[in-house]
Amino acid sequence: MARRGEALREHILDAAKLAFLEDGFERTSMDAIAARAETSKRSLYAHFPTKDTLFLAVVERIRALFGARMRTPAEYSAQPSEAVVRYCGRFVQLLRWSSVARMLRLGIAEADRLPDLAAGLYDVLFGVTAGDLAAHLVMTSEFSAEEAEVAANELIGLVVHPTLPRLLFGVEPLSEEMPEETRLASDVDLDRIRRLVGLVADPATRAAPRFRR
Amino acid sequence: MARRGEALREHILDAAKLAFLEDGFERTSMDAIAARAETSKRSLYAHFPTKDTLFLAVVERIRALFGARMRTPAEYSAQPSEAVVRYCGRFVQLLRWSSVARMLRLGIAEADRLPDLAAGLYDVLFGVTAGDLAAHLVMTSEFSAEEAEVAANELIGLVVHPTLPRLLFGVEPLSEEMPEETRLASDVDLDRIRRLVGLVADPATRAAPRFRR
DNA sequence: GCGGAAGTAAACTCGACTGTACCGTATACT
DNA sequence: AGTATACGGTACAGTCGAGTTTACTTCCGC
Repeated sequence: MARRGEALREHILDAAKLAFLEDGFERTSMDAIAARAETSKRSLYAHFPTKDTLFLAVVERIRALFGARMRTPAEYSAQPSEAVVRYCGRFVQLLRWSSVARMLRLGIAEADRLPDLAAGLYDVLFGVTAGDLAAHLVMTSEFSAEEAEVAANELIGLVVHPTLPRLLFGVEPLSEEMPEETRLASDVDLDRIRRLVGLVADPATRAAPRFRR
Repeated sequence: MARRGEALREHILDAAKLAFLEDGFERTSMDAIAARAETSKRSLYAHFPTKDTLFLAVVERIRALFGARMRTPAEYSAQPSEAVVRYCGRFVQLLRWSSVARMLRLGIAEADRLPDLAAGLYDVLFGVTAGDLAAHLVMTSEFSAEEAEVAANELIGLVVHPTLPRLLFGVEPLSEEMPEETRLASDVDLDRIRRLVGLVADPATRAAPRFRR
């Protein structure tokens, strides 16, 4: 017997994550998960009372991982505008990561049956990201809270399109490698994002960004 | 016996559409579709050899309906810039329509298993829309083909966010009513879209849109 | 080194699903 | 009217999956 207790539980979660992300909820059987985890179905049900429970635990795990990998804008650069740029770049990088993109597909697929799960995914991705971005804008620019909220959402919309739909519909390939803690990928087009930041930075005058520094 | 031949086939497609959109592909049984269509499973298989075939036919039907409802920018106004605004407004209105939003969920859910279906959905929604918009910009403004392509995608990104994710994740309620042929809904915020058009209309100078008329 | 907790392995229940077969019947065409 | 065809209803074959049960084995604290 290789694993016991918490170690086994984590191992099951790892195997279930791979299985669910690969085949979806309905098409993944508990037998398949047990085989993948090299354990018995009995142990699955010892740790997770139902298939739904296990699924929720898997999604919660990826969700937490996304949150941990995302950080806040200020952690990406001491210069406020560049922090915004890199924060957005990080965001699209994480969206491309197959674990995240496939989790989004799963959440969308089960949005009717598990509304809380889907709403939670939306929140940690777009709600928290837009909120953190808006808070950073309020702190470092002359935007009011309302302007910052609008600008943050407009910027995110600009940055993720058309990448997000392309990822969801499988038109654009997913990135299999797991991003490092705070490393930005080389394939993120920061110059494009700098231009987009310029677009939304000041909707009133459409001048250059009015960052304080 | 109420229906025969083509009439029955259409009736089956209607029932299957409701069933699939409501419960998803996996959770909808052929028995349920037969009951909903008030016909027999025998007739289902007489018209559609497999469940997949029926599903593809249903999605193709909604896809065609979307294309027919979307039209081209020039049909929305004689004034070029206002045509862009109303075209974008129409786009988000159709996205909110439950038949379309739920079809998107289905396509995303089956993106791995039926890549051609998902890619087809992406194309008719975002590919064709961006293409038509870019073509209209080229015809009516001073944008080059490349600038128009970029501007069209940026505008679509601005317009659909955060509505599209909210619809997909069930955070925002779907609209049950079927949009008229070319009527714009009253709940589409055209003033917001006018502002967004201003944002992307001229990335070089960020001046007001340089439409010819 | 012993006893209970935790794990493995396999068969098993029960229900649901796809797709097929059969038969009686209604419809369309001539 | 008569016949081929299409439809409805039901039963069935074959498969598969969630969750349970039983019998056996290994780990770990004491």
